This record gives sequence, C-alpha cells and structure tokens, in this order.
Amino acid sequence: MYELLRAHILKKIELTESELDRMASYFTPKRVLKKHFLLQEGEVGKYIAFVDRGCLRCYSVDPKGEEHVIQFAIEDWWISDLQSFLTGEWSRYNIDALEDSEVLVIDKISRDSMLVEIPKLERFFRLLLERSYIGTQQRIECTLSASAEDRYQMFLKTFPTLAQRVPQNQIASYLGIAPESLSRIRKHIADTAK
Amino acid sequence: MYELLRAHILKKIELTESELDRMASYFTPKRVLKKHFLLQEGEVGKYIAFVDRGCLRCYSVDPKGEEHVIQFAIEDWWISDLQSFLTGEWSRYNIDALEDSEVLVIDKISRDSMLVEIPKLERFFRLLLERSYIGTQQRIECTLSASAEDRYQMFLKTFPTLAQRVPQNQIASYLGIAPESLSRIRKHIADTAK
DNA sequence: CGATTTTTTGAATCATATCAACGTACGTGG
DNA sequence: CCACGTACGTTGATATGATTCAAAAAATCG
Repeated sequence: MYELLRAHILKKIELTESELDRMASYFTPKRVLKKHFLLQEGEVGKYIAFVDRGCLRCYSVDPKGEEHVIQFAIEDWWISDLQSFLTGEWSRYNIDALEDSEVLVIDKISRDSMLVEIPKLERFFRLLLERSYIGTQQRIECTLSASAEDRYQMFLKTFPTLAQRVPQNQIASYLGIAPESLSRIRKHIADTAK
Repeated sequence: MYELLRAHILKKIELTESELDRMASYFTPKRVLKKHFLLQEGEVGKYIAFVDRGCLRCYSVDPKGEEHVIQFAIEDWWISDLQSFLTGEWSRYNIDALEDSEVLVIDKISRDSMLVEIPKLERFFRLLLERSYIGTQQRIECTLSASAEDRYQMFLKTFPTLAQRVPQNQIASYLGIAPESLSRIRKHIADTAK
C-alpha cells in the first residue's frame, strides 16, 4: 500500500529504491472508517497523513456550532493540522473521514528523523508546500473577488472529482455558502444551461 | 542592507558566515518607490522579494476593475507571485509599493543554484512555506466563519503594525469588505467602545 | 495652497442567510 | 429484503448584512 506514496514522491524528486524503502518505513498505515476521526479539536495534531484511499475533511466548529470545511483530501493528497503538528499546540480543527479511508501517517519525531536521514525530502516537502500555498492563495483570491455562484463553478472546474464524491452540504461549507443557497445556485445553473 | 535578511534566515536555520555571504550574493537590492510596480499583470513573475524596508502589496484586478489585495508585505516578509515564479506562466497579479521600499530580489535561476550550492536553505524555505501556508489557511477559516466586523478585529490583533501603516481601503480590500462598509464597522466599534 | 486621494455618511438595493416545511435517499437493524 | 430512522436536498417566505451609488468632508501630497 506504499505504492501510491512512492509514486507521489517520485513525481517531485528522485530517490533510489533504498531511499524509498527507508522513507516508507517511517510511515504507518492507518484505517479511518467513515465518520471516524483522525484528529479532534483540543487534541494535538500528532500526524501528517497521506491519503492512500478514501476521502477526509478538515473542519472547524464556530461558536454557533456551525462547521466550516478547511480542506478536503482524497487519494494522493495530504491532510493534517499543520499548525498543531508543528507547534504542539492544541488543535482547533477536526479531521474525519467522509468515506472509509486508508492513510499513511507520520508523527513529528519520525518526520524530523526522516528529514535528517534523507535530506532530499526537504526538497520534496518544500515543493509540496509551494503547491499547497499557491492553492490556498487562489482560494483566497476566489472568495475575495467572486460571487457564490462563480465560486461554485470554479470549484467544479478545479475539483471535478471531489464535486462528485463529496456531499453538497460539505461543498457549500468549503465555499462559505449556506447549503440552501448552494441548492438554489445549482438550480439556477441547471435552468440557465437549459 | 543584507543584515535583516541574514538575521531572518538565522532565525530558522543555522548557517556559517561564509554560507551567509554566498547566500546574500545571490540577491540583488532593488528600490521600489511608492506606486511603482515590482510585477504587473501579464508579465512573468521573475523574482521573489524579501522586504528590507517599506511596504508592498500583491493584488488582482477583477473583470469589473475592482482590486483585491492578496497579500501585504513589510520588513522581514517575502512577497511574490509564487505561481508565476515557479511555472513561468503570466501573472494574474500586480505587486506595487505602498511606501518607498527597498527589497532584495532573487530570480528563479539564482534561487535554484543557491539551493543546490547551499542545500540547508531547502530547509529554510520549507519552514518559511509551512508558516505561510498556515497563515493563508487561517485567513480562509476566518472568511468562512466570521462576520466582516470580526474579521477586521482579528486583522487588528494579528497585524497591529500593518493596520496603522496601510490605508483603510486597502485593508478593506484584503478583508473582502467594501471600503464604505469598513468605515461603518469602525464607527460601530468606536461607538460600542464608548 | 489647490488637487487628488481617502474616508465618511445617507438612502436604496441586492446577494445571501435564515427559518420552516417538505420530499428524497440512504443504510441499518429487524 | 423491507421498513424505519436519520441525514441530505429542495423550496418558499422573510430577514439581514453588506454593497452600491452619490455626495460631502477630511486627509494627504506636490
């Protein structure tokens, strides 16, 4: 089950077979069933997780009890509360599975050791973070400049797979739209396309 | 004028004097006067810039001609269109100076060489990006869960310096609020505090 | 100073949220 | 495999936070 991770890393950097093996040895497989948690608010985010199979989400709960989806992750993506992971602070986020999932997790101590043993991976994580940062910045630009309908259209274009796998109310939450509004938006799109 | 950059890097990683010198040699000082551009939409983002003095902003212009501030940068911060810089695509952003500024820029070829010559800097950029990524993710959470007034309050708390240096309409743009609305919000805060 | 930019204020409007009700789909245990 | 319960999606009526437009006041700049 390390195949996907190996391929994922080779997409960004070059590693020998033995380096790949040593890298993989730092990760632990973990099964997260639907509705089960990988992280709950108030805990410390012990792991960074690579999704081998399934779909997870990271979300916060505001004072009114409303959930807000910070991030989705499907196969070949990473998910974590990076802040809590790095600082050791309590997490304000929850991470749970939207589908039965299998992830590969690595804790902080292991990751630090791994980076010391295989310094080429510094480069890997740098490249990964560059992409992630660009992604979040585009999401910000999108919320600053586009209407709810336009944001939904962009979401469909950017994440066609997710749009089909994830419940509509979760997408609404991710986009910062009330689920009722997203329903109306979809109706409007369908009518317009007619 | 490389002092700030040297200290900035030493905050995250350890480097010898000679490594610091070689690092610095890859950067070029550049003066950007107020209202002058470091990058304009349609160009390729040639540089990553470290702000030594002054204040700059990165913004997009939407079809209606409205500006949306993606990022501010003051002393000890970095600013760039990372996407354009990394991919060589045309930029959709503009970067200009809100104050007379001095920055240290590095282009892609130089950065790549620098990272090969001083691999420890891989770690530096990884750490830098981790922080940046956390920052943008918090901004997203904020726009998903908080009202315009709450977002402004959080901005004041998070960036007290910026709040004083940057015109109000720029802060409004950064927060995704109309400048008139921010004016009313401020009035409301002042009234409430009375 | 005069000129331009920024901020404020008011009134009307709009996009989206909220509340409530109903329909539908799903999956879980009997 | 059906039936029931819970979660999800839709729809309508109403409410509201924030925008828009217009104009005046205040601040900043050359």
